[in-house]
Amino acid sequence: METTSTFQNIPTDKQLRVLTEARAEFAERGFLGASMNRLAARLGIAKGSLFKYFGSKEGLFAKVFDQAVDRFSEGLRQARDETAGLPLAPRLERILDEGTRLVRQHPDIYRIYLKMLNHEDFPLRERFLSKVRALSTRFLTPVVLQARDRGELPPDLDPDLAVFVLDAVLDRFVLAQAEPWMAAGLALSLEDPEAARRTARKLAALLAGMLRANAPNPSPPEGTPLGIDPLR
Amino acid sequence: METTSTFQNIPTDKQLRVLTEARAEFAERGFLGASMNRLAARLGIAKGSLFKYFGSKEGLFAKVFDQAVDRFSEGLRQARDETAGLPLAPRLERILDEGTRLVRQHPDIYRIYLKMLNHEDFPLRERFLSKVRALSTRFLTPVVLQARDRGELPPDLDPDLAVFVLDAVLDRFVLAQAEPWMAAGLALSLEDPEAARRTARKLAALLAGMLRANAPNPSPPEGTPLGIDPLR
Amino acid sequence: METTSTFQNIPTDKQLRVLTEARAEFAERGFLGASMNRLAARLGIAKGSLFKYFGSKEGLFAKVFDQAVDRFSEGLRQARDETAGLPLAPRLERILDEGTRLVRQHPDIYRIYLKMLNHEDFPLRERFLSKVRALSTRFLTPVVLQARDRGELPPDLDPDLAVFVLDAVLDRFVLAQAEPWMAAGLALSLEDPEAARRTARKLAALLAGMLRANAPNPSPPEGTPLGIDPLR
Amino acid sequence: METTSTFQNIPTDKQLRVLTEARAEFAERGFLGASMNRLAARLGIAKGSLFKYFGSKEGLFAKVFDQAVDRFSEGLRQARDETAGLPLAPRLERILDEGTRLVRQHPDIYRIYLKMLNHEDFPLRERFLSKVRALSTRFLTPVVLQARDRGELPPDLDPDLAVFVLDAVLDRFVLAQAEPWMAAGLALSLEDPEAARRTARKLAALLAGMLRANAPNPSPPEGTPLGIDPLR
DNA sequence: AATGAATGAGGATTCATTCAT
DNA sequence: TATGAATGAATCCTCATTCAT
Repeated sequence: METTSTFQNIPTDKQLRVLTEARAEFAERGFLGASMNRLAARLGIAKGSLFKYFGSKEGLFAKVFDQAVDRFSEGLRQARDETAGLPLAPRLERILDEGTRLVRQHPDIYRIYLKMLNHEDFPLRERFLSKVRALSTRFLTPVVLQARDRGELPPDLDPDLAVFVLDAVLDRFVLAQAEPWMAAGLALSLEDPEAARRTARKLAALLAGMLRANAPNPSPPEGTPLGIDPLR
Repeated sequence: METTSTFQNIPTDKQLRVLTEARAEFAERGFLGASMNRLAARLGIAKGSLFKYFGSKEGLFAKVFDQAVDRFSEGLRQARDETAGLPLAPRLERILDEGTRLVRQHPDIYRIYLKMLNHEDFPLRERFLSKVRALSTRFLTPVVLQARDRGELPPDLDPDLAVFVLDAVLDRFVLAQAEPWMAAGLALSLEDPEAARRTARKLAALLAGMLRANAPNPSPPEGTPLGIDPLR
Repeated sequence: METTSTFQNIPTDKQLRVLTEARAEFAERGFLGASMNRLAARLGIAKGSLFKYFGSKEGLFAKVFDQAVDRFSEGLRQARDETAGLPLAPRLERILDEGTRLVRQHPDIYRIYLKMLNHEDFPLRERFLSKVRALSTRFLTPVVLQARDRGELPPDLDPDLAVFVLDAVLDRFVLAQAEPWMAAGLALSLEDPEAARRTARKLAALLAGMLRANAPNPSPPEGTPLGIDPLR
Repeated sequence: METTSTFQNIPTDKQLRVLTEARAEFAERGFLGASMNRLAARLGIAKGSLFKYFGSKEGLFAKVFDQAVDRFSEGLRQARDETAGLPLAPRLERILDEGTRLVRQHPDIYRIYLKMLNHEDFPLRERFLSKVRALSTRFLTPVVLQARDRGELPPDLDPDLAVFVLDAVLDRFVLAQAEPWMAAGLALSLEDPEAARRTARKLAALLAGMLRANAPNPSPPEGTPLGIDPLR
């Protein structure tokens, strides 16, 4: 199931080609739809070699998926760290932009990530999902905590709740660019990066405002006139 | 592609069994992974009958999927309409609760939706997904507009943006119950309905607050002194 | 295998519809390609009825084929008998024209006749082929014999040989109109009846001349200049 | 559709066996009737291998058919070229004899041709049949033209008409040996080669005479007095 | 180490036919 | 008599995987 040393020993550029082509095959067809036969033909190498390298279809997918998660988490972590000192809104905006950039630069990787999410009968699922979870939780939690510590957010805000919301919206924002039918009425398309940036800006402001406004008492008195909203 | 009259003519309880078992097969394996052979065996009927009933694997899936969408949309629409007069927060809470109820009552249906969402390049993907999206958008848009008209939300709030965020969070909230690894740090599990209800309450308040707090100018001047923030 | 009395008892126009549609199905798809399921659907009657009427697919085909042969032989026999007193060339021309007319009027029938010819593993083959053979041999032999008796053809002409050649060319002439790729360089198309008639005229003259010229000594001395051909 | 290199790489005798057995399967059952499953069983190899070799049933058929056409056209071309200097009658006789020889030597090939001719609406029908027709036309046209140029035939003879007749009779002559019920009253059977040769001799003389006798004016005046016909 | 021929289970689908209603 | 639901064998074809070379 694991990548064998045989694969490590072949020339680096061939390794790269194999993984790139495999990623494309999985991205285009999904795990079940992908075919080792077709992949071997794409690559012009022997079918046997693929099994020598990765043991099985699953083994190959594992390798491809690991790489995909690594590449995405790296980009996002960098965006987070570069904005460590900024207020929440610009940070979120930068993170959304980075999501845009990643999905544009590595569309195959993102599609594989998506396919993986709900692939229930996959043997290595546990391992993969823990990776994904860690990515999203460990990545956003510091952003929220730092904002709270800096006084930008109410101290009684539940950080888990905030991370949950941010994660959901961030995920959907990226997804909506890869899958236009997800964009609902928003201007989000791979063809118009500028529109995506404007939407990211508005979204970041909205999210930051939401968290800042979060009140400890869940449901405020009805009819409170907006003008004298105590939160403003 | 369409359900034939043959299927309409068989006993209702047999119709039910066929659709239930088919839903389970698709939920467990996804579209590509599902097998008409296996399904026929599960049902103890001839393979040919399935094709008589539904024409093709796609035809069967279409039937199952349409039913699923109907069942979910019905529940959500009801939740929305029953709360037509209430303020935003309790409405959202009720909608989140309804999502919880639906995913618990029809886990297979939700699993099929998930499979479709990210998973496979099956033939009718586009048609089905746009159906789901339209459902969700048409469903949430009135909620936002009514809240705005009632003065609960700022008049310059972009409704599409608000719907986008609500949809993303609602989706994730339901997903997190079907897939506990998605819950991040939140208390959300199919085993503890009470916890889910508490989380729904907090989440609804957070979202309502977000929309209320939304400012017309997307990104406020960076230097906004936090000092005069009443929340401090 | 035989048409049952059940079929004889249904309304005549329904009988007609069933046989017409069946003929079309067999003509379009061939025996193996034809589908009883599809035919029943075309007719809008129950599958079971077809089997009640004809016992089996083969039984239905037998019925259709018998009808086809009857209709063709009837037309040709009539053409022959109407021209009983004429010289050979006009008789052949009239027969060729009748072939043209038949294949234009009943294209399905002709296509079925063709399909039947080489359908080796058909159980009723013997019976069918004897019908076809009888048709062609019994039909043309009198034409040749009468021409010989009337002194139009050399008395030592082998009638079987003459019938063989006439049958081959007549068959091909009709076939070439049903299947244009068979026409080689000749002007023969279903769209242009006049061209077919001209070709028939030339062909009839050629054939009549051939038979008239037939010499008892098979291979004439080489180089014999045509001008002093002893046969003229 | 094309034969893959996989097939080229297996031992020659296995290649031969596969093609021979495939030819027999198609000859016995026709294109639709032939079964890849049955063929694999006949050969004692895996089903998958056949598809590796030829891609599809059509691909296999194309290979078998191309081989068949090649083998037949080669023999006929040789017969034609060997008799380039001879008068028409002996040339035709030699060609008829070669037809006899080919159908005896490769009965399966001829049976496949027959199946294709009239039988089925299989996918590549048009392509294959036009190939066969072109072969036959291109093959006979030079024979006719050379005879005309050598003064053996009237210069105003329509070559297309002559080729049409020759082709029809040649075809039927060969067919009559493969399918005795087609022989009408002629002595033509696979069991008695000598009888076939005698018939070929008579037929060749008849055909040569036909062409020689062909008059420029298609239909001679009906009243032509038979009394001065030297043949009487 | 790499190859690629061989495998045979399994895929979706169509079919002629039967028989209870 | 007519129906049409049920059957399950057979169709072509693809697949991941193995293993002798």
